Amino acid sequence: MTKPSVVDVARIAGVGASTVSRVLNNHPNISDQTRQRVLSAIETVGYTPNLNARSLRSGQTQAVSVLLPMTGTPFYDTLLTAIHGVLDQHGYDLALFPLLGAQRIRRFKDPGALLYRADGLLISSQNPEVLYGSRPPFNKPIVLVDAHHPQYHSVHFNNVAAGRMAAELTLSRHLPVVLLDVPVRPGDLESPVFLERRAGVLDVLQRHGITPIVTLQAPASIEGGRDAAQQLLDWAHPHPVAPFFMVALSDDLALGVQRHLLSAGLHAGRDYLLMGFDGSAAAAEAGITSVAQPVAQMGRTAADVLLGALEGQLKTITQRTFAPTLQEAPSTQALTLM
Amino acid sequence: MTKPSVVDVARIAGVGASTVSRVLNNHPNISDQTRQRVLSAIETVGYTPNLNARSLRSGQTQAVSVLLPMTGTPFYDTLLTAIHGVLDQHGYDLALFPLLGAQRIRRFKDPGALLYRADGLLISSQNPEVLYGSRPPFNKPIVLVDAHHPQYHSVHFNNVAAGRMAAELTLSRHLPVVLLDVPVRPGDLESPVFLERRAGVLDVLQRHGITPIVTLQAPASIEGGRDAAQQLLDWAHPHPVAPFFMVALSDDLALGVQRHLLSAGLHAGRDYLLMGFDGSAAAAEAGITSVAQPVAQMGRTAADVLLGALEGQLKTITQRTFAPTLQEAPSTQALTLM
DNA sequence: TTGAAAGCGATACCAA
DNA sequence: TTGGTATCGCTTTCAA
Repeated sequence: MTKPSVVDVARIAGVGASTVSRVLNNHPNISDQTRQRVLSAIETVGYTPNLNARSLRSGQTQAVSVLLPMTGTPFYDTLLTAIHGVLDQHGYDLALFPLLGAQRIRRFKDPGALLYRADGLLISSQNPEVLYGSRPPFNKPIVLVDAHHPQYHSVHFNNVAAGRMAAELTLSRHLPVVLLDVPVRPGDLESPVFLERRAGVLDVLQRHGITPIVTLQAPASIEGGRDAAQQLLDWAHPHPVAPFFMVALSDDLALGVQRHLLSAGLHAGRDYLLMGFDGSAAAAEAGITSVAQPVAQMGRTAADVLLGALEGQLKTITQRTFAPTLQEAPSTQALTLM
Repeated sequence: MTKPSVVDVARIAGVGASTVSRVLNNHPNISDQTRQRVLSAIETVGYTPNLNARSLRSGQTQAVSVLLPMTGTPFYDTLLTAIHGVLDQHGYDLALFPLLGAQRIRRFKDPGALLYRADGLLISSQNPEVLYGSRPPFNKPIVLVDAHHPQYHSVHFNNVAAGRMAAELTLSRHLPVVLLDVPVRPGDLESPVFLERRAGVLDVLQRHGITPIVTLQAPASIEGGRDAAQQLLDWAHPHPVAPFFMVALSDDLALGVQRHLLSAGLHAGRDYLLMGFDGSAAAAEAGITSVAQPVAQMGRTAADVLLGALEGQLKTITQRTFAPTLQEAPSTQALTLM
């Protein structure tokens, strides 16, 4: 009992194989009667198309591959949901290929890899040069998302502008500045998001001749923020540490700082000012000002750009940049008169 | 300029197409001379095989799909790395299909979905009945990992035994018991890991006639643990809260509890005892006893079971259970004489 | 050891 | 509106 094919369906329905194919692909100029006969024949034999045969003949897979790191789940959840939503509407399916450890890049150099059995490729949060060197083993459309490179279609945030935006708000408050930075992990393949945010912040500060009174470093997590807050308390001891304006390079860091300092009796917006990056819901709930990035919108746009490239438009490299917006909250509003 | 095929390579090398195929597939009985000619012809035209044609002809894709939730990154990172390591050695490539929101299950009901263009399927941390109802639209080997079901090959932890193990250690210390549980999220598709751990814990406690003096609930994260610790302090106020033995259903929870209570002046292993689940490196570093689960080993075993099924062995359903081990640390050792 | 030819299952063209 | 047939690129007999 072998899997039924179009020929089987055609025989049952009493039509030709090409007619079955037409019904399958919603071609016009099929009489309602034959369509019904074909559909019920499909039903009775339990036919499902062979994707390999279809792809071989048509040259298309109706699939898009996404290459991405395995970190940052909430971010990728939002991003992928947005991307999938758009592509799904256009009949494309999505397969994910995570980078499992920096060592396994070999796998991506092989043009025969499963990853490349697709009509298009989305590369998320990665520099393709690091992965491929000069050029990738894939001559169909590629779009970078949450990363940018002059030779690829790129859809990304303007992280430098985000850093500048944070620094400008900071300066307007005329307080000593504390920078909470994220350490660079060696061999890191990830997007230079923190590097760019930092560059934006420092650019504006330097232009105004301001230097942070202290720069802390901690991994970009809530716990990291707590550690940094403790570092700050230790550093300040025995001097009073407030008031100051802390710029944390991520919302998680800012959240951790806020919670830790709160337990030390310091209130954000009263004793010190604080802001983060990402525009997360958690930051908003906690009353922390944040430089927001439209993740879902970026995902949708990346999908749109890829679709454009798949349809053969887009002769020239597309670069889409999303500007940050300020999500203001009490954490930066109260000390303005000091 | 169309993509070169075996015929192009054959023409350049001055051989037949079938000879090229034999070289490609490392068939024996090829003279070294022709092999070299073919290989250099492949090189000069830049040939890469068409996977669709190959799969169509052979009926195999050399691919395995993994269906998984998008949460729990460190866990899946370890698990997938282990799975990929084994399958890669056997010539299989891996594609991931995350559940993007509980709503999009529709996508998985379609037998024509990209997900099913594979020789085998790994379903991680999911109950297939929830996804598919009675049976999945895929008649090739399926293996469940970090989940179990009597009708599927399953490779999973014995979470109930883990819970029992924790409860037994707890009882041996003769202290009031505090249970830190994880709330059930409605509509949750994830594996019943917490449910099973809780069942194991409560089973042993009940059998000994012990009831927790208080049961707390918090999301399974470090921050959740901190919140729970504060709940506990509030609940105990103004009574002294220590000594007690807290069983937290995850290491992250235990870590959060430890850190929060520490800042309240309470030391694990001195003022109270504490343990978690998962055997994480972070728990070990923090000196917290944990019921450990061999994640990488489970991944390798799941891959092995799938390979067995792919090779046609395995006529009967395979169930592999991994027993927990106790990763003891100071957090449960000091108060034994009380 | 090698080549010719059949065939995997679909789609697309050309006739009718 | 439909059917016949060539074709996609590869692997696998079957002969030589």
